[in-house]
Parts: sequence; C-alpha cells; structure tokens
Amino acid sequence: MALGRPRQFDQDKSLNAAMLQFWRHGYASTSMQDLLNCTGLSKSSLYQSFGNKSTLFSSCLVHYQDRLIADLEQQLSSKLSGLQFIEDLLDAVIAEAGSAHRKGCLLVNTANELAGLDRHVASAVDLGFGKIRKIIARALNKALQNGEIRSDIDVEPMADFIVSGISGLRTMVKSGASQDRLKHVCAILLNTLK
Amino acid sequence: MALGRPRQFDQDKSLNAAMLQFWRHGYASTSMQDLLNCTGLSKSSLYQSFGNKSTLFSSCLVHYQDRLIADLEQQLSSKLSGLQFIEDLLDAVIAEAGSAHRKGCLLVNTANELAGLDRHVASAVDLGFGKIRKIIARALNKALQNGEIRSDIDVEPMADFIVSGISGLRTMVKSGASQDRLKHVCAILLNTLK
DNA sequence: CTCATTGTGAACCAATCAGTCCATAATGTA
DNA sequence: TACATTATGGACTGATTGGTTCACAATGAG
Repeated sequence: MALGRPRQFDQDKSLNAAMLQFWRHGYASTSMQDLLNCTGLSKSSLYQSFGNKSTLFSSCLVHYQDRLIADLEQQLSSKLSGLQFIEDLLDAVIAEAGSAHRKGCLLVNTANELAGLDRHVASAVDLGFGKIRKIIARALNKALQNGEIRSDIDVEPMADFIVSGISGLRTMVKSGASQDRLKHVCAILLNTLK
Repeated sequence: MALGRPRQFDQDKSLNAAMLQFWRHGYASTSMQDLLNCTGLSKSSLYQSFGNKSTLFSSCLVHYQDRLIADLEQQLSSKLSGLQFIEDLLDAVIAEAGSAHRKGCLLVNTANELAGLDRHVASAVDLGFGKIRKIIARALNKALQNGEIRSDIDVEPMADFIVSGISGLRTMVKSGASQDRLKHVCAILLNTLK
C-alpha cells in the first residue's frame, strides 16, 4: 500500500515534541526554528507533515486534549472515590508549583494567550474545557452516589466552578505562589463540596 | 530648569497606548512597529523615553497595576458594603464576557504568558496580585464588621481564593464561556462567604 | 529494471524583527 | 547671539521571521 519513500521519523513523537515546545513557550514566542530543533525534522518534512505553524499548533492542541482526556478518564475509572479524583487533580496543580518548569496547562495557557484574539482557537479551547467539565461532572456524580459530598449540589455549575478554580490556581502557580498558599485556596475550594 | 528641546508628546498618554497594546495582544505578539503605531512616536523617541521593548513592558505593567489599585481603592472606600465591593468585582468580569474585546486582565494575561519563563516578570506580577489581595482582604474585613459574611472566615486565605477565583473566571471568559455559566460559577464563589 | 510516488535537505525568499546612529530641530541659559 | 542640551525623524543594521522551491533520495508496483 505505502507508496513512495517512507517517512524517516515518528510522526507522533514529532507532534509530542512540538506540543511540548508550545506548552512551554506559548504560540507567539516559539519560532519555526524552535520547532525544527525540538522535533529534529527538516523544514520541508515539517511543512509537508504538519502544514504551517498555526495548523501545527492546532494539531498540538488537539493532541494535548486527547492525551489529557484519556489520562483523566483512566484515572477516574480507576478510583472508587469521585471526591478523591478531584482532590488528586488539585494536588497535581499544587505539586507543579514546586517544580522548576511551570508549564501549566496548555489549554489554560492558550485560552489566555490566543483565545481572545482567534475564534478558531477559542472554540477549540472551549471544546477541550467542555470535555474536562464532563469528566469532572462524572466524578461529582460518583461522589454524590457515594455520599462523599453535599447531596444538594448542582453538578453542572459545580463542574464549571472546579474547572474555573483549577484555571485560577494555575495562574497563581505561574506567578510564583507558594504551595502553602495554594493549599489554603484548595481547602476553601473543596469546602464548597462538603 | 528644563534644558534642551521639549518633548513633543505626552509621556503618560504614550504609556497608556503602549499598555493597551500589550494588554490586547500580549508581549510576544506586539512588535515595536505596533508600539510605534499606537503611540505615534518615532523610533528614537520611544527608545529614548522608554528604553527597549522589555523595559517598556515592565513600565506598562507597573502603570497598569497603579491604575488598577487606585481604581479599586477608590471603589472600596466609596462603598459601605465590603461584600458588595466583591460582588461588583465579579460582575465586572461577567460583563466583559459580553463585549467584543475581551482583553481580560493584564496581570492574569502576563502571569500566564511570561511569568513561567521570566523571574522578573513573575515577581512583578506577584507584587501586583499581592496588592489586590490586600484590598480584597480589607473588603472582607469590612464585610466581617458589617456581619455580611460568615464570622468564621479566615481573611488571608479567602482573599487568595477570591483572586484565584477571578483569574479562573477570566480564562473562562477568554475561552468564550456564556454569561449564564459565569453567573453560576460566581454564585458558588460567593456562597463560600455566606 | 523502470517509473510513479512520496520524503528530505539545502538553498532561497521577501518581510519583519529589535535596535542603533546621526544629522537636524528646538529649547533654556549665558 | 552663541552654546550646551535634549528631542526627533529617517536611514540603516544584521538577524530572524514564516514560508517556498527544487533537486535528489528512497521506496513499492508493474
């Protein structure tokens, strides 16, 4: 079936590398040269495989979403407690505050950098947030069934509140807030559930 | 006293124009040419008055902070209710979701775009957030004195929580969330106070 | 082996990037 | 009026920007 010269690189690895670059430095301040360096591809290969910078970025955004969603779904289904799932989500954000490379979340970064200017990007980000919201809603429902949280909680708005809360935490992390302060904020956040 | 040829432009107006440009488009994707266009200055004037791009940005960030803090302080002192002050803060964020130009908050934008990469920027942003936190803490104390909110609230962490909450709302706005959804999130946020 | 097809590296492009330099303009002071 | 000082516009820089083009390499099919 495969006709012509075979590709000499792993498309998925290249996409991962590009995604990481955008994740770390944002869209505007990563150059094509950066992308060539981190993927190791030649210019023609990169353009032929992924199109131009903006389409490559879109692909990275989708790739990031897919990875994230798959990871979250796996985590949720592996846990009996819906509340624990949400607590672990917050703990992961706090944990990043201690690390040197505070990349944050590509969706949050992109929302703040580009979504206000580019409609396509905005809807792509909104789609991603929507999927996360659904997973958190599932976690809340599970927690409700287990009696882990207040029974009068309205799931949809609360899922929105948690996604928004995580976004807020992420910008706190970026600006260098201490883990101690983050923990206090998380405690208040979780208290809305109890 | 003033020696030499007098400046032919209003330094403050130029700084405002530059600030607006950075506010709308972020640091990386505004060029010096953009800054020349929006200020109307010649290149040599801009460099002589404001230094290079990064120092100009820092000046804009400080200018933004000062304006914001002054505005918030004036609003707080003009209101009898500390709770109302906070509610109005959230309403302002919701209101922006309806407008075409969703600039967001320069501090939040900068935290997400640059603070993860540049330490100077990170500390400047953290300083700004700190000042806002203090004002919100004052509002919370006023609300406590008036009996408008729960008496067992720990002011400092709660102020952090509110700043974080507003940041989260702002990224929701950027990604195109409806005002209806934002209102629900705000309701949960405010409910932590009652 | 031949050929159609696809991948790759290097050369190349105009445009834009941030930033410098300098001759000239406009002021207060002496 | 002469001069020191500051402001300004425009020309200029080398580097980098995103993107194209094309000769050549490597494969499978016939």
